[in-house]
Amino acid sequence: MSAQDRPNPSPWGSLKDRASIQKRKREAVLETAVRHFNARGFVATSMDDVAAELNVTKPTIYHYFRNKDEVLFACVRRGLEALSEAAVEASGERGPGLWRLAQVMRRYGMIMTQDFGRVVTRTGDFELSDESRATFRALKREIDLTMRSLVQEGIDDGSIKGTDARMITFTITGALNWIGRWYDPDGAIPAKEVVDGVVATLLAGLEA
Amino acid sequence: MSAQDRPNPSPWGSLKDRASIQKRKREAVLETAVRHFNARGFVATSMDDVAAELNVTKPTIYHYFRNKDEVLFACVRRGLEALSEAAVEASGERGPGLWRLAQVMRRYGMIMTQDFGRVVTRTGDFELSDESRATFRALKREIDLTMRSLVQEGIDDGSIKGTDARMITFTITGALNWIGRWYDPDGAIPAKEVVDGVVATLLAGLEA
DNA sequence: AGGAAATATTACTATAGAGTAAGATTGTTT
DNA sequence: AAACAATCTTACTCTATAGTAATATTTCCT
Repeated sequence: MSAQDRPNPSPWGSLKDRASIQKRKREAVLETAVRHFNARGFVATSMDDVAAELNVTKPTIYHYFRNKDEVLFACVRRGLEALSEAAVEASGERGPGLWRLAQVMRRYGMIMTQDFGRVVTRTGDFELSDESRATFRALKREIDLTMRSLVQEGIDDGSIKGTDARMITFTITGALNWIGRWYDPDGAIPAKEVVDGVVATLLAGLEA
Repeated sequence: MSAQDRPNPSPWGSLKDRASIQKRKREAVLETAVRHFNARGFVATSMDDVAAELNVTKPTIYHYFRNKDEVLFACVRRGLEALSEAAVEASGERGPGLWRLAQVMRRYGMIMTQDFGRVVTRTGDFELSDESRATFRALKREIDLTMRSLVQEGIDDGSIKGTDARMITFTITGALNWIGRWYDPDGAIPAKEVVDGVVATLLAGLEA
């Protein structure tokens, strides 16, 4: 337990503590909610369910979130941000396109085996409100375009074979996204094994 | 217009006609429903919506279907049956494993660009009732196993490179299933182009 | 201690939409 | 024509649950 985790007896720190406690509670809601969404689906999960597991009542959750859509969107956004980070970081590195793409694929795939990654592909955009859906799609598109330009760079520098960067990207993201649909975190196969297997299969077709 | 399509004035045929009219109406419900499910999602589609488009009232639909779940499941089953047919047929043909697998992939992909194929991947299993979901999963698993053994045969006869038939199959079905999520039938790219692109990318990594 | 701010609860409203009961309408058979 | 079966409508019930109003409790600060 670090100093940050202990309640601060000094009045100076108290304000900050309260804020961090609030953050942790929001966090706890998201972590509980995302597991329910993944296990039973968004519609079948009631706010009462989530509240009950947190040992509070429903209005408490509404103290931290405007509505159910905001909870789902916060979950989805977190997943998308992780994916985006993976894509953007590896894009900025040095090395042949294929190598950088492989980095992204592995990180992307691993995220898809985790709660906030899974929720991105397990709940369709339909469950979101109109505005959330618009933002969701914009974020997804951004990730897709980052990956597509990475593929294009690989084609240009000769490390990736093929011509149609768009179709190659759809194939890759499709196979990776689908992991979130079928992978069972409580199952027998370790996440790394799954991701390595899928990535290896995809890479086999990309090596020039 | 063939003789079968014309209303039969003979009393002998009338019973059969009535049955076929009933079938056509059931059909019409499914075709309308599946489009709504794909466009707005299962939950956001009300039975009133579907009925309205067919120029009837809700109870009329309940004359043909027990409940909403039965409508969705009928749609999904139709998609799964098409996929299963594609997989089983090509498995029975002659030729190297890779060649037969390529046949399946192309047919599978095309189905994914059509209404009843899309609904399979666009609506999760969560929307289904417990029993329907069980059947749904069983059917899906069957298709998956058919494809996996096809991959295995290809590995065995040396036409497919790689070792882990299970991961290879998940990669393939993942990329193909995802077509149902992003492909827009009203968009600019023709279905065939999409499918050929994805299949070509996948095949590139499979050729021994 | 006493007041203010934040956090939580109890008890409720409001609504959408699945599904149904009862009966009207249409068509078919004899 | 009369009985019958199938089809469809009007008018409803019923339930689940998102979201809220009012109020109580806890925590913090001076």
